Amino acid sequence: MPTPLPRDPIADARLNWERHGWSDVAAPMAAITAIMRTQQILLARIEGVLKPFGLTFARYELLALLSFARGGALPMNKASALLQVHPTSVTNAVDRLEGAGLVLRSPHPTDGRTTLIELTPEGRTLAKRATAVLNSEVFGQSGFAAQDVDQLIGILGTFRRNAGDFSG
Amino acid sequence: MPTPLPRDPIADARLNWERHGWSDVAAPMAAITAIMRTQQILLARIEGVLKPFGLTFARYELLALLSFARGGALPMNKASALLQVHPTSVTNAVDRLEGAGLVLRSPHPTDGRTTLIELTPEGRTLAKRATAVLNSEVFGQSGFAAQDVDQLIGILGTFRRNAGDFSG
DNA sequence: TCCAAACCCTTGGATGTCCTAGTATATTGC
DNA sequence: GCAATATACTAGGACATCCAAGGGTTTGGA
Repeated sequence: MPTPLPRDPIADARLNWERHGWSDVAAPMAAITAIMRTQQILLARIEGVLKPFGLTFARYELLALLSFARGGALPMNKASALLQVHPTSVTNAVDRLEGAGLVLRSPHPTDGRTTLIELTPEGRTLAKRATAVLNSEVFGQSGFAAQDVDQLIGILGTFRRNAGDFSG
Repeated sequence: MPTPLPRDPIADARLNWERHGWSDVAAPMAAITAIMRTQQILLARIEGVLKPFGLTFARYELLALLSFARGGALPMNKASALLQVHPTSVTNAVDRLEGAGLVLRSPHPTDGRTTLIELTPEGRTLAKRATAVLNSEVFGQSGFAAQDVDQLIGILGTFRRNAGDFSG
């Protein structure tokens, strides 16, 4: 990692906002920018852990989702909805996972439009191993205090509900 | 936007983690996944606002950074460090902004290795206009309660400092 | 019954990010 | 002064994401 900056660039941006008369939105700007940067840091950690497995985060998420599905299979559109990514992103991920022998496509028994993604035994094993390392190397050392974790889950959960992610 | 899911997929993932005996890391897993998803939602809102200006978030960030710099110019490496992105990402952004006439490259007066990025008058004007809309459409309607904004800034600020982003 | 609308997936194109490697310029050490 | 090292930027490649468009399948109303 590069040398830390002497000053927090997001705090500086907030000061710049205030200096330009945008004090009313300076704080949310800083919070949103911090979310962007935090996501970048976390994604880099996750991808670093997954790289030895030949996985990216997008592919891992799909494998993990399938491993929790009954029968280890899901329709493409269902996966797209649950992962909340564009259908073409799922197509892309399945192409690569299929090439690696971790999943396979099979036709839906009753709906000819639908394609099922099915976990292979290799895919299931790899998902398990990758999850174990992610748990110990990333989630188990997140750098968030326990009460901060709860705060984040609450704040971001409310935000996601209001954004229309889910209604429950 | 698609129909909201009946259940929160991240809460479900957390339950799956707990069912598989990973209760000790289920909460941080949920928090990290929520940050990923929140970033995705916010980025989509920002890019939607910037699209009419012909800007992406990456290009806007660079324009905004330059607009706060003295003289409206910065070395490429400085911009890379402050935006905390890879130098090649800055090269990419500058290529496109230069093509749009919003910035221009000029040689550093004393260091022949360094290239300065300079804001053009058009770039400065566009940055101002885009910021005004971002402020009113995104930052001013973030969907976060005021006290949650403060919580986020604190929690994520600590995280970023511990991650080595800055030392101040 | 039959056709239009809705739905599902894939292809192709644009963008952004990172990594590796390569070129050019500065700085440091002998 | 010159060679070795460090720094700055760019080129090319791999991935992921989205959007727009296209072709196949189902469904539902006329």
